[in-house]
Amino acid sequence: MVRNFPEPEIFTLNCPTQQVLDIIGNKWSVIVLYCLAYGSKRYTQIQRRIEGISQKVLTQTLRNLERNGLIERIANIQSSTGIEYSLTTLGESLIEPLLEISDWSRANFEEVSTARDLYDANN
Amino acid sequence: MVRNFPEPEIFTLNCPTQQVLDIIGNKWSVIVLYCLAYGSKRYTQIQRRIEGISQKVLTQTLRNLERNGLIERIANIQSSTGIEYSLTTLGESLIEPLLEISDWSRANFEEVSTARDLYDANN
DNA sequence: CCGAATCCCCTACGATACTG
DNA sequence: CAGTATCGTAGGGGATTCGG
Repeated sequence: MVRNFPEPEIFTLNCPTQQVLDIIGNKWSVIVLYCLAYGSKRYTQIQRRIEGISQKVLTQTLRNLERNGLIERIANIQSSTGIEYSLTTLGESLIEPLLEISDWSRANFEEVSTARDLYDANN
Repeated sequence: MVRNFPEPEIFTLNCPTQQVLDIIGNKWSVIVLYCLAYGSKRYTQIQRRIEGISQKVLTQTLRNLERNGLIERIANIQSSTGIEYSLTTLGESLIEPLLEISDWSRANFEEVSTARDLYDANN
């Protein structure tokens, strides 16, 4: 029991929390958001930065984040090749909560890892 | 640009953050953790509480959370039907960060929703 | 440089039925 | 009560190829 929950609606289908989890609850969305939190970037910069992401999935992920208002796709007018992705104000406001998850992950990864090893050894 | 990142390792494959995201980045894990944050519960209590989850997926989700040390499965000795699930200390420490996501979701859901509607209308 | 278009695989998820 | 077993589908994800 951690604190009082103001929202029992959290267990109802398609409540705000579940919808947001659907947006960021895939393999790459959070990583892409982190990546853009350093500042706006071009497509290939993102791809080079994130190890292991394929072109198709990067495009899908960017579109989905753009669709939900978390990032912006800005075509630079002077240069023909100038397409930049950046966080919106909305997306930026989500970074802080997400960093809490990342902080927790680095702090508690050892414990998770040993729990997993122990479980796998016994089952 | 939100704050300085102490961890560029976040973009490397299977770093702590990505591994944790793999654990909780599915449809029901976070909801189940929320559910147990209210206190320990039996299997059917959880199932009744969470709208739309199937037996199979609930079992899978519980096993996975148990495997990674976030919840505990306790078989009560006196009663044959007494199996309780509860957060471990580790799992409890993850609730607070997760609640930040939930808070954000409720606070910013309107904006996400309208962004999505606007995008869908234009594409 | 920034993708779009295919093809294909695998797994998550769901529905249903059955069990100690 | 607390699951297992089985089947079927949708879509997430990857490799490759092509286009503006």
